[in-house]
Amino acid sequence: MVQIPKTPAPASSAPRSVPTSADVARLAGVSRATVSYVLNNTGAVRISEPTRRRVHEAARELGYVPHAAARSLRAGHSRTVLMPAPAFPVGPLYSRFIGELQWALGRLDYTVVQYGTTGPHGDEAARAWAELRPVAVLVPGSLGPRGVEILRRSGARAVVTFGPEPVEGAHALLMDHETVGHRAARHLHDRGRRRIGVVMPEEDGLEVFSAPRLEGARRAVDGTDATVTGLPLAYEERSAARLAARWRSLGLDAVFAYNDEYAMLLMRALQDEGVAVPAETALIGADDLMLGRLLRPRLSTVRLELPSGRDLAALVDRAVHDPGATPERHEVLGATVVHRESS
Amino acid sequence: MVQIPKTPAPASSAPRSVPTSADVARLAGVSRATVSYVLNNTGAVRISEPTRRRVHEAARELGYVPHAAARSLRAGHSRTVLMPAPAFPVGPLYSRFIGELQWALGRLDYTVVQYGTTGPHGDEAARAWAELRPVAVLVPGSLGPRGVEILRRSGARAVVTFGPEPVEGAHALLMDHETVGHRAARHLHDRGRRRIGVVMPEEDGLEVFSAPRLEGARRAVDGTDATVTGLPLAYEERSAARLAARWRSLGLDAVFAYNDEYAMLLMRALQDEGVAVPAETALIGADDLMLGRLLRPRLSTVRLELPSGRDLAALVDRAVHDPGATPERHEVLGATVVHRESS
DNA sequence: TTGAAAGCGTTACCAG
DNA sequence: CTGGTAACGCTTTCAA
Repeated sequence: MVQIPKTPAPASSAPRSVPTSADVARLAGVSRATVSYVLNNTGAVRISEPTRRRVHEAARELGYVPHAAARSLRAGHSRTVLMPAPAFPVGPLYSRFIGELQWALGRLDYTVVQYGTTGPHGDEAARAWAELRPVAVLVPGSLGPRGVEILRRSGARAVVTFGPEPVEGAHALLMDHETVGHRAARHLHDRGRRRIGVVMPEEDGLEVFSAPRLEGARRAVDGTDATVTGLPLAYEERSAARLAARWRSLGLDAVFAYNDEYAMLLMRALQDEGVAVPAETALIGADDLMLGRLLRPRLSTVRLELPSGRDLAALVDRAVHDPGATPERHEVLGATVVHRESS
Repeated sequence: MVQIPKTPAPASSAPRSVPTSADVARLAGVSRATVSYVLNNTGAVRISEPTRRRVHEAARELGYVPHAAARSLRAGHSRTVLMPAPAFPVGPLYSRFIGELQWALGRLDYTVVQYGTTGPHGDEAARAWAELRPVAVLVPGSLGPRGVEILRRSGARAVVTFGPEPVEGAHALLMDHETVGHRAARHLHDRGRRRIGVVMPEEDGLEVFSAPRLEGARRAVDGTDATVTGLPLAYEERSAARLAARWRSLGLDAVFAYNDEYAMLLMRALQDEGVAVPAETALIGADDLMLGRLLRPRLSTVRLELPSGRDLAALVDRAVHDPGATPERHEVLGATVVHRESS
């Protein structure tokens, strides 16, 4: 573990106070109003060129930077889009989506702010977010209807949730993870498999996804002679080895491994145990990560597709312009089976 | 500049204006000051219990949430720690570090805000950050000295950079990636290898890390009879296949693959080409990801250790309390070789 | 073309 | 114990 030593605090030097628009005005020999006009390029008022120059000069010299809080206080609104950091461990897919979204919202002149979700959950968290008076809030995962109400009452013109369930009063980008499990199980069933295992990660924060996926798998084989069995698995070699050791006693001929990473973990363990993939047990993952293509046999997978950041940005912008509109519901999680060699 | 047309704002349902502390005061039949005292639990003043109740009641009824901007305007400072989103693609290591850091800063009562780094870079970006008047700024990657100056002038009591090079006026958590390459190359050299390749990812934003790693590898074999060769490689199977196809013509007997993911990519390609690992070519990655342990042969790697989020949070807190102190410099990137089977 | 002044929501100081 | 009042930095209306 890398240690950063703690040093004692010596006497601090007096910090030069931060320059305000009044300071700029003083230095330029004009009024604060003029400074504001010049720096914001206000169209309605025309300021003489020499004055403009003096103001810009003064601002540069002082290193003046406007105070966002003061500005939005006066304006009565901000262009801050707040997005709580997700509670679940994020993969490359989601990271890319977030990046795209931030970029797109930036183009629309919003300031995207990710709020570090440290302590409280539920309404408590919503209140903390509301203090920042964001114009819109994008919530990965879910949120109670009371949370939505708190945010709206505090001036948020759009609340968008991004999870499995719609919430009263908020726009919803629905990610139906049941479909993922459904697709996987149906694929395995189509390939002639009948006793299907579904990996359930033991890691925290993943039940939100794994439970619906299991449910979807169940639904897929409903009314057939096939069975679906949940298989708890921690993301460690030992856990996988234990599962593999009792594999034959489980009598499964296929497994949906939650995602590609768990699939890789399990595939190794099964192969080490002498279980042939796919001959003895078919295996399918999800996410279509690069690593699946690199395994031998190449891993079948369910490719997930998140909406484009641009589309979500557009939704936000629309909602901000028309806060009263009825909440939109969009099914956004594309799920398609990519058949390779492991199934 | 790309313009996305803004939809015209239709008549929105009249939004009930957001309640202020004045509204609470009115409803509770007290003054705004009293509301403030009650809601902030000010110790110096004691308010009668019935009054307290009335105030709380009124606040709850109105759904009152304090306005952070107004508060910090009045207070003259905030407890916002601003962290621009990193420009490079982040791995699980870094994500975990960020999460830890946010948690730790939360414990110290800071509000962590990740700023979506959309458009401008350099001083322009620093100005945008400065508008939020954060009490501290944590910059992943680098920043010009002028950027630091802008932030300090705008009241940031601590600026911490988190990258390969120290910046004048800012605290620095130095991540010396030369060491990573050095350790890897020395390990390979110790194992008797003499013609060492170093994978250079072609993906954007990674040169910051790959260049020093190559340099470190060079340094490690400096003055010996060994050679070091840079190997451009994109993170795609085809690119890896092309590299593998001309592998024997390169005459290398070892390769440091930048990280475990590139290592896995290259290992597959080499094996498909009939190149034995480690017999013909030794292979070592970096990051010590789970996937390395799952490969056959198991992947040797350079384990990286970032500082604990708690330590960095402590550094921030110290710096905030003592803005005048001379900037701290800490070497924080632990790099140790984990020898497995691929080398 | 420029300046004075009001007000956004809070809190701290000081009278009552 | 409680309540008026001023001030934080900025924008904008109105007046000169």
